Amino acid sequence: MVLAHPVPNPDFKFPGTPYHSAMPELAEVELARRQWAAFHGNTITSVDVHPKARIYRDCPAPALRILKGKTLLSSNAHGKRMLFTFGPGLHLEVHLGMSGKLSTAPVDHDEHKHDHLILRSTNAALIFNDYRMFGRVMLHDCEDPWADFPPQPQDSKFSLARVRKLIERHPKKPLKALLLDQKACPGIGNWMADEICWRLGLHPGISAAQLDPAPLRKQIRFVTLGALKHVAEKNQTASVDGFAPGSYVANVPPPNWLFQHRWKKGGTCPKCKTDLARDTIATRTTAWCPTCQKA
DNA sequence: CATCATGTTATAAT
DNA sequence: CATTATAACATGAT
Repeated sequence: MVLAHPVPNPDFKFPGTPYHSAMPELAEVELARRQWAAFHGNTITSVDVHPKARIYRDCPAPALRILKGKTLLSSNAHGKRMLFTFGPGLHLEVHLGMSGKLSTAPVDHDEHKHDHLILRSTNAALIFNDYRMFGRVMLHDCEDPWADFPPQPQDSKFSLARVRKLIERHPKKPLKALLLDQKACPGIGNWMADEICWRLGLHPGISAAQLDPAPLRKQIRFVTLGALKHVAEKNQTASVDGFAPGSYVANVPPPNWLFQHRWKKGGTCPKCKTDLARDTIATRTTAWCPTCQKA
């Protein structure tokens, strides 16, 4: 296993909380993972927890003190989950919920409001902050707690056969609900689901039975891979104030994505400029173009 | 004051 | 069994 440099280079600047208002779907989760991953190879020297915080509902907070003295070896993401590995049978899983954020700061970082977990290590404080506390943390002591997880939508293993199977298994499910189903499409959330429907030219409420698997798979892959590229890629130009070259800085998809228009008051379709429609579909606020997306 | 928020889960209803 | 609807969770922005 190759570790990242455990000691930051002299130019390293802590990116603080490099988010705008991005709530976490798979790309924002990957960006969050990379904040802590910059400190692979660091050894935890203290574990500060707020035991009453709801993020510990799956795992009593004091249990996390087992991480003291352990080295953060590697990390992974699957869907909206992250896994930080401290040994073959010791992993910390983190889910950001609606408002969770991971960040890093100098080791002497003063606790901010809603910092529920701070892992202080050799060169940095690793911070989990979550004001709504829909997020969660838990410990795993098995070798691979994610062994049985399905393929992620951005993986090549998310095959046409799998997409066809999903459609067959959920024929009456609305398209939007199928995309939001974390067992079917782990990591896709509200904004990517709308983006995929828009690129398919289909109304989010149509039933899965009406879907053509090939274009569905194509757009799922385009949007998830594109989101990772636009949102989670390393910023090489350091054009953002206070950020060192090579740090991971939050970005957004380009203006020809629905993303940039769906929440704006008076937002219009980037293709045809029709006013976007909004309604609740599959329990979530959904934006679509009434001209480009057919029922 | 009321409404809404890019997530998940438990429960009940269909 | 599969699916849908609803409430609940907690805090902040508008």
